[in-house]
Amino acid sequence: MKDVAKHADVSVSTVSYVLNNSGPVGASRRARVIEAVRALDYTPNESARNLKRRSASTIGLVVPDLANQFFALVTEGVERAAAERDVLVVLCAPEATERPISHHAKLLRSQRLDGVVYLSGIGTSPSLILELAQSGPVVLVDERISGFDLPAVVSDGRLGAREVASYVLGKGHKRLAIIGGPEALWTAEQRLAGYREAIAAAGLDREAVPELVGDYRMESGFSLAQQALSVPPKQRPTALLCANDLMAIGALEYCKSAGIRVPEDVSIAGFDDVPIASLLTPRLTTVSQPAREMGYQAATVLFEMLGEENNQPAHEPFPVTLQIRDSVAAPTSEK
Amino acid sequence: MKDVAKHADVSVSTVSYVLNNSGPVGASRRARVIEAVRALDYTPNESARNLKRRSASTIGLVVPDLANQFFALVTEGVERAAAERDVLVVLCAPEATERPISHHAKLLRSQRLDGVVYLSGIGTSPSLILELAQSGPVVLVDERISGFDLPAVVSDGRLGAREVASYVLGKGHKRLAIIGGPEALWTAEQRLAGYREAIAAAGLDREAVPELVGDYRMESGFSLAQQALSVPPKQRPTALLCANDLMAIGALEYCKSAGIRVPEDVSIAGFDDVPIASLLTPRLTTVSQPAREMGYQAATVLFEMLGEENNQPAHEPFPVTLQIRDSVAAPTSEK
DNA sequence: TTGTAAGCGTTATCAT
DNA sequence: ATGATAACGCTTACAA
Repeated sequence: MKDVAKHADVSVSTVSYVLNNSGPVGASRRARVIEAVRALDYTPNESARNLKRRSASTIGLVVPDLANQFFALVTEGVERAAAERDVLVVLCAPEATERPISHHAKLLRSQRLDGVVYLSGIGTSPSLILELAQSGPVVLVDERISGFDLPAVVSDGRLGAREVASYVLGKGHKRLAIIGGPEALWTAEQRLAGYREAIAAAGLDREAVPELVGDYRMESGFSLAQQALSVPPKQRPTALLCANDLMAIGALEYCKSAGIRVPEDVSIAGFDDVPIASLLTPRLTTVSQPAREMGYQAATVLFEMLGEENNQPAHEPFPVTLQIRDSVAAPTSEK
Repeated sequence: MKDVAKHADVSVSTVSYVLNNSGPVGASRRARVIEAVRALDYTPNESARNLKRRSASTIGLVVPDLANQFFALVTEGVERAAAERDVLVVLCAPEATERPISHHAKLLRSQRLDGVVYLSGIGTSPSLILELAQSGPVVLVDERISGFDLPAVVSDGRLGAREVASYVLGKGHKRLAIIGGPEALWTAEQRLAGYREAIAAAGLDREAVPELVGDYRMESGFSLAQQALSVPPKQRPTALLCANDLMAIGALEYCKSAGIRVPEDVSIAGFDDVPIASLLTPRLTTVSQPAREMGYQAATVLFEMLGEENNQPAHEPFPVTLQIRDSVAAPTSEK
């Protein structure tokens, strides 16, 4: 920068002024500066800027599992919002790196990160998240900590769950089983609540619907489906409501391996509408959430927090859409 | 930091010494310093460090499409290698952000990034990549620029392609079609070369095997499969060699939509072994690459470049593994 | 062994 | 409208 100043025969402050439009500069001098910048192929040193401005123009994105396409889509949304503001996004994959959340807290305090978008996904202990939130601005995606009201971007999972469940029930199923998500997770609770509402509305006895607790991973879908379906035929559920697509896929895999036909013998519904849901055989009936938009929104909320000291705008839950496909059919009226 | 020094009643340099083990410090003073650090909950300001050290402890990862699980896995590998060195990984998704590569070049020069791992995937013009490489250390993954010998981490795609093609030919297929990748891409060339070798080895006429050019995306797999199969039955290929899984999936989708049975009517083979390959019906025969390891290795190579000024170690191509599954069978000897 | 002080490249305050 | 100059928080000769 000194070089630029010299080359343009002005002072460094003038250079700074034109670079940031932060001060009045005479036309001729301004021209000389931009000319010098070009001539020397000058690029401002961002480290120095960051030091001065006490901000890194960088946010963190904590994502449990990139191979989960739902997360990948959210990530794209975050990326886009950040790019619009010339902010960098650093990936934090606790799963892959085996780092505790406290590490991210440290990143926040050390100014390497201005804020964090947190995709808990599979469930982190609330206290850890609170620790993180103490260290700097945090926005949760598709998650909420009961009791504390951290900024969060969510979709209307309860409604979505009610809708799929109603749809399934509308097909005439009388014996269902629910393969739910981890107990501590807000989304899991919401979806479970939605299922229950629909079941109650259909006049079914809630006691008659087993509620299994999974962990949102394929394997648990597999083993819980096995568990749910390993009962005498007359009690066997004719439909499985899975709280996310991964578990639904696991359930599907189990059925394949056990020779149980879907949807003829048992219907399966998922949640999330990951890109592969429609590529499976049968195509998975599920509920889609606007993943990219949610990521975009989350980042936007974060930037609002970073910008103004003020508001923490309440955002509506995002709408969800029932995706009716082949994995759900009417129960075959055997016996 | 000044506060810490005061609290411990030492000078700032002493604090710095203990924080970095960069100087000899007496036991008692050292103890006082770490005590003070704890007491004040001090976290070093990384921006200042970066300014001083002229490095950002941050690398960039350019990835065209996160929803592609192969890339997601590579990303996990990169993350892990970086985390081991306390280096941050910033995500650059040109697709999502619509930013030209020159932008990444600027990031390199402005010290926001120390280096870049580049996953071209779908193909970037070589000249742009070279521009990037001029601005700082770059490691390519699964890609190579012909003529220039940039550091790159690759797998033995040619071998893999030969193996899968041999396997298919071994099943007795006489009429094949190749759905290849973008012409400029090194991986696409390699795989094509491998296919050709196997075809020649089987004594088939190369002219008799149509080589279609796709773009590695599902849609092109769909439409090229349509094109390849829309010929009189006696000339119709009985097997499709797809240069990646996404196109294979597209081909599969086309067959489903057209009522063509796989593998009974036509066999399909892919490349990459993305996680969903084994979840499809039929399960996709494909070639797996150690994606996570490749990412890890790429980051490692980059760090070597950053560390020592010296070597640019030649790395062996990673091994590939043929995954035999259901989507390939012997041709039905109709007619 | 420990402290002093000179930068690192910017921005911003203040005279001019 | 412009230019010195003092921070920003840290590292590192160099001096003591």
